[in-house]
Amino acid sequence: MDAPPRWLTPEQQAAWDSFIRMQEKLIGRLSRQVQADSRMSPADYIVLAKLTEAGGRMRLTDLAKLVEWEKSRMSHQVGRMAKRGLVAKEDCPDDGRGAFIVATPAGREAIEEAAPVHVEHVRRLFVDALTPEELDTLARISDRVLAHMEKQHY
Amino acid sequence: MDAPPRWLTPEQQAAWDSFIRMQEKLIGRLSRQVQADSRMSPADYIVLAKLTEAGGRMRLTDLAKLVEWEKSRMSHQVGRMAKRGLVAKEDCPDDGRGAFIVATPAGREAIEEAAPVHVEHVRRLFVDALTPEELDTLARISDRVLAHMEKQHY
DNA sequence: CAGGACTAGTTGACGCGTCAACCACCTCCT
DNA sequence: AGGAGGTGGTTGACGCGTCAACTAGTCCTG
Repeated sequence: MDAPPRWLTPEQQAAWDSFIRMQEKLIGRLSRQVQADSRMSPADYIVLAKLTEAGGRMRLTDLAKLVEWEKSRMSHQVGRMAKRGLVAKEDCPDDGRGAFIVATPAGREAIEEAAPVHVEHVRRLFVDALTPEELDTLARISDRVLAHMEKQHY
Repeated sequence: MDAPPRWLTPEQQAAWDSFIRMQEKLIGRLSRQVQADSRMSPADYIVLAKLTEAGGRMRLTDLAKLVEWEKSRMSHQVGRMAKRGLVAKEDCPDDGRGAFIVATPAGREAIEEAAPVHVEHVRRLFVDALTPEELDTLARISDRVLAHMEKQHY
């Protein structure tokens, strides 16, 4: 151990910096603007979107798997959303532990109102910045990084 | 108003999804692994890195500008770091409101220990996934998105 | 059918980020 | 000098994410 620390080359460093800066600014702006325009956080948005897309009624764990979140995170999120009336929890008759998460009418309304706003922001901040080729290239690169990470168990 | 919601094309949607998934997984893993290996959060890391890089003593606002954070965020962060002994606050003689943020010896030690760990994770999760050309392409794309966002005031 | 292993979901503590309100001090203008 | 307005920094409330510990119900196996 105590191997020589292998620093990044200037090009690698610069690429990492650019990526991080971009990603932070992009996500930050998108979050704030969606929140400001629709009274929904990005977390609310994705949960409600996936939930309604799947019929509006799902077990918590399934929902968590669908959006690739830990169940604890989903539980907290659903708790907050329930408090705001976007979803409701129902007991599961088949499994005494289980909980169904159900999109309320208010929740359905909220997502339908938020979706176009969300798309518009994504377009304006991100899609419009790039040519179709660049967009495609970025997708391929993203998939490569994803695949590379998925090979690592930890 | 009530313009037709212009949805994304399937390619655009797919590109956005890939990017989002990648970015979330990457940042998530990096945060957790850096935190686990070095007892420092990414926020601690960047603040301490920039601070020591600049001599280890800086006004809060300048530090905030350096890392492109709001002063409130920096104030909270510095408060937490001070509680853990990584930095200290000193009054500024020239300006009664001012505060100097100073890296403590413990802080310097922490960053020196964390830096190689951090680099190693960045390399393993990200740099190693891509060829130098891809890395370069990604950097260019990131810069384009950044530049595009910077043209928008809001 | 008893017990252990496993799974569903919750909870609490903590760090982090944002927003808005808020002092305290400084500057500048008259 | 005095007051308006700007700046440096803090604070508190809230939403979010993680981790670890926990409850309670289910399943499996002897």
